[in-house]
Amino acid sequence: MKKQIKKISSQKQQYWLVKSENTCYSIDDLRRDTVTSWSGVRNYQARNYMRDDMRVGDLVLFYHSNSKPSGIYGLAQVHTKAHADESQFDPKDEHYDPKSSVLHPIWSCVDIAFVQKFDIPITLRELKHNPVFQDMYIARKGDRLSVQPVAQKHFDYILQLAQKEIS
DNA sequence: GCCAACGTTGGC
DNA sequence: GCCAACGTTGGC
Repeated sequence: MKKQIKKISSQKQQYWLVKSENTCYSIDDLRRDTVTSWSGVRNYQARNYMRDDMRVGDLVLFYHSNSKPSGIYGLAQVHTKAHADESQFDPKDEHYDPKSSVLHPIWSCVDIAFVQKFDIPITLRELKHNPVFQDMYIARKGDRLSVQPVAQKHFDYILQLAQKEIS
């Protein structure tokens, strides 16, 4: 069942893409959990996007990397503004950061909510093949950023493709 | 499993 | 501040 997308009328809609290895955390995991903290990101640029630019209500493409096939598997939505990533404080966590402290946290994350899983993923191969996506980060060589902004034209086109594949 | 591309670290 | 060494990401 498709969930209601929150409407925040006073602000301009923004779009993002987040990556996850499906063996680590997949769109199905998000559907099961409904909401999750996007913790464990240890890249400053990705952190800055979450901490400084993401707003509640922004829409998020959910990308599976290192997957068969790699591609966009569904849609999520920013559910909270950024807060401290709890995993940085836990010595037993694989994302523990000894340089960080509760008083001076280094890493931030937002919570994201499940919206929809696409019936058929939009593969990286497809994105690279279509000239519409030529200047989209994810379709470019050497892109390693796990949280990245998405232009409205790309977002709209991707949703169109997803709808087409559903019908 | 390979390796290109990239980010981070630390010596100087 | 430079840059070599190293670690990680992620396509293939």
